[in-house]
Amino acid sequence: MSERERRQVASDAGLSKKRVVAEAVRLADREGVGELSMRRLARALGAGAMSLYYYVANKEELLDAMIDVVFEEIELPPEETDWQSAMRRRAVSARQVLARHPWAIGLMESRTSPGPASLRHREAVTACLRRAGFPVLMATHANWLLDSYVYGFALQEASLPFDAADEFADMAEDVFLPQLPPDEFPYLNESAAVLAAAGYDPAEEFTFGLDLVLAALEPLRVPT
Amino acid sequence: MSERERRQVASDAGLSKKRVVAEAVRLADREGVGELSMRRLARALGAGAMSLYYYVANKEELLDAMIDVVFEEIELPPEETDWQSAMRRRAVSARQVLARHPWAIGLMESRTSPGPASLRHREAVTACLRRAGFPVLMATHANWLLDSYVYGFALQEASLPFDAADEFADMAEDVFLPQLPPDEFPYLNESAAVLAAAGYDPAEEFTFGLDLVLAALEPLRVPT
DNA sequence: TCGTACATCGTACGTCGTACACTGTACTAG
DNA sequence: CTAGTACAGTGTACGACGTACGATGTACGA
Repeated sequence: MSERERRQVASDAGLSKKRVVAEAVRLADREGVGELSMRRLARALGAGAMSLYYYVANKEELLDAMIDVVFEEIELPPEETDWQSAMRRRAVSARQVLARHPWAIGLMESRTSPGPASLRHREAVTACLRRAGFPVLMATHANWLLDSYVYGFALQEASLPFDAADEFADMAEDVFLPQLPPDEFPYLNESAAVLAAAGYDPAEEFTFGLDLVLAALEPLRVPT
Repeated sequence: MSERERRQVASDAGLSKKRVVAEAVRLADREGVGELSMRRLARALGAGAMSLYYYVANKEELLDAMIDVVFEEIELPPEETDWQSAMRRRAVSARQVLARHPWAIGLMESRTSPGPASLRHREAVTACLRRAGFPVLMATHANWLLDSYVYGFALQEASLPFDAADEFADMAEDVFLPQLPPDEFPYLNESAAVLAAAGYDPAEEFTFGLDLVLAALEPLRVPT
C-alpha cells in the first residue's frame, strides 16, 4: 500500500476527493450553499485553499460531486415488492434526503450532465417500472411524473419558512396572517386558519399526493 | 408632473425599480443568473453600480423582485370555465414562463417569503379550487400536488442539456448513448433508443402528466 | 543518488457585494 | 430670493471570492 493510498483511506489526516466533497456537503447543510467557498471549505479541512484543486478541477466539479453524493443517499427501489410499494419507498427516501440537503435542489437546475449515482438511480427506477409491466413510453411518463412530484415537493418544502410541523402553528399566526389582508386574500386566510388549527406535517402532505400519483399511474401498466 | 415622476415613467433615461428589475431579468435570461452582478446590471443600464442601491436595498431584494416579476407573467386561472380547464391553462402558462426564466426555479429554494404576485397567484388558484367544490384541506392537497408537479417538471426541464424537441435526437445519439454502457444501463438504453426514434417534446410530456394529476384530483371534490 | 510524480501551499489578479462619503439638482418654506 | 432639504446618482475602498501560476517538500523507482 503506497503512501498515497494510505492517505486516501485515512480519516483524520490527508485529503482525498471523498473527504473534500463530504466536508463540502456538511458545510452546505449547516450554513447553506451560499456560504460554501473554497477558502472556508479548506479551513474546515485544515488545509490551504489551493490544496483542494488537487482533487477537484474547479468549484463546478465540486458541486457536481456534491449532487452525486446526495443521489447516493437516496434508497433504490427494493426489488422484492410490488411496484407501488417500491416507488413509494424510494420517493419517501428521496424527499427525506432532499429535505436534509435543501441546497441540492437549487443546484440541479444549473448543472446539466447527470453523475453516475444519478444514472444508477434512474436505471433502477426504470427497471422497476418496466418489470411491473409499463411499456417503454409509459415508463418514461411515469418517471417524469414521479420525479417532478418529488423534486417539486422538495423545492416547495425547502422554501417554507419553518422547519418542523410543530413550528407551523406559531409561524401561521405570527407571520402569515398579519401579511394577508382578509379582504384581499379570503381563501388564503381560510386555509391558514384551518391548517393552523389542524396542524401541518410535510411528510403526510407528501405521501397523500404521492399515493394519488401512484394510483393514477396504475392504469398505464400492462399487468404481467 | 414632477421631474421625479417624469423620470419614473420615461423609458430611455432615469432609473426606477421597475427598470432595474426588468433589466436584471433580461440579463439573467440571456446570460444566466450566475452572470448577473450589480456592476454588470448597472453597466447594462448605463449607470454606476452604486446607483442601483437607491432602488434596491441589496442584491437579495433584487432577486426577490425578479421572482415576483416571473410570477406576474404566469396566467391566473380563468374564472369562466370548469376547474380542470382553468388549472390546465395556468399550469401550462407556468411551465412556459419557467422555461423562459429557468433561473427562477433555482432561486425559489433560497428565498422564503413570497412576494405579492406570488400571493395573488396562490389566492386565485385556491379560489378556483374552493369554488369547484374542493373542501379546504383537499384544496390544500391539490395546491401542493399541482405546484409540485409544475415546479418539479420545470426543474427537470431546465436541467436538460438541450433546448428544443428537435435537438433531442442528435443529443441522444451524441451524448447519452456513448455514456451509457448497455450492460450496466439496459433500461436507460432502451428508453433512449425509443425516444430518439419517436422524438420528444417537453410540452407534450408536461400535459400528459398534468392530465393524469387533474383526473386524480377530481374525486377529492364535492360537486356543487 | 537522482529524477520524477505526488501533495500542498503562498502569492497575486480580477471580480464580487456593498459601506461610506460625496456630489449636483429640484423643490419648498420663509 | 434664499436657505435648507430631499432626491438621484457617483467614486472610492474593503474584505471576500474563484483560481492561474509557480514554488515547495516529500516519497519512491531506477
